[in-house]
Amino acid sequence: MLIATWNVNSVRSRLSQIIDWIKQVNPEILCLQETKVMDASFPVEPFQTLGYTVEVYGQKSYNGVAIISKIKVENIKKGFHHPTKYDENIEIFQDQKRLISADINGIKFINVYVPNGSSIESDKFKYKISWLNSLASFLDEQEKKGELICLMGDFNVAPSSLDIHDPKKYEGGIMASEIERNALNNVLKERLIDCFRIFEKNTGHWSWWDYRNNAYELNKGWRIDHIYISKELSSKLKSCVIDSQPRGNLRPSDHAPVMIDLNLNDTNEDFFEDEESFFEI
DNA sequence: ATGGCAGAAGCATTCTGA
Repeated sequence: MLIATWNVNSVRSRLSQIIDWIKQVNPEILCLQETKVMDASFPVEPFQTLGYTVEVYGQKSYNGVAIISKIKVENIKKGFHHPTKYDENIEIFQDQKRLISADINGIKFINVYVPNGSSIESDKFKYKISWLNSLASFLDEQEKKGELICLMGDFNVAPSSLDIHDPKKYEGGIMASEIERNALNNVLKERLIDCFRIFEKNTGHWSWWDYRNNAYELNKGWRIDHIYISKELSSKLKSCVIDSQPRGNLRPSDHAPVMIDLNLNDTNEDFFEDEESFFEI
């Protein structure tokens, strides 16, 4: 089962590129961020023609997320839902469409577009941290219910200095601060693993390149788009790759798709013989 | 320290992104 995430920076501007990529890669599930379109105007037909169902949660001009799936989708939820815990932050998050979740093949897929945060001193940064704290509460609820999780999207956080092309220049700043990393780690806790780092321990792998300053041509990027899965699913994880090719398109998104292959038929439980050492990374 | 590039809204220019 191929599962992909892609910040497309406008689904309408990028439609032909997305459809071309789907035909080439044929993912079962594709999660989009920054669709930048109201639900009624989302171009669903090209996806339906290829056998997908489309679940959208969008708004005018900004943000917007979607789950596009070939497999039956159930229990669609839009925005934060905390059934047992009242979180005062939920109300301030309702106008920005940044989270959609759905149950597919017995796994809860959570597609997120984490706020950028602008700069560390700004109100937008406070909003980003509050949003991540609310996401942590959301994950706590899912864990209590015993859900298997696949959490993915644009996190706007580089988890470590390995995930930045020039850590000396950017460490401690926006997307690379201790505060953001702590907030992200509080979402993940010990329950979710970064699929990409199962297979690749080195730096030099990016999912986003700034449109400015020829960043893609110079390969000056960041790894800020991630797929996290429950530890219990780790034995079924076969690969995780960033497909940088679409970033080289004419009029590209500034993000590249990230993809995992999850084999739900694999019952091998011995993938992590040495779990302790993995979490020390 | 600042700007640079791109998309949406809407028609000149601003807001937002990261």
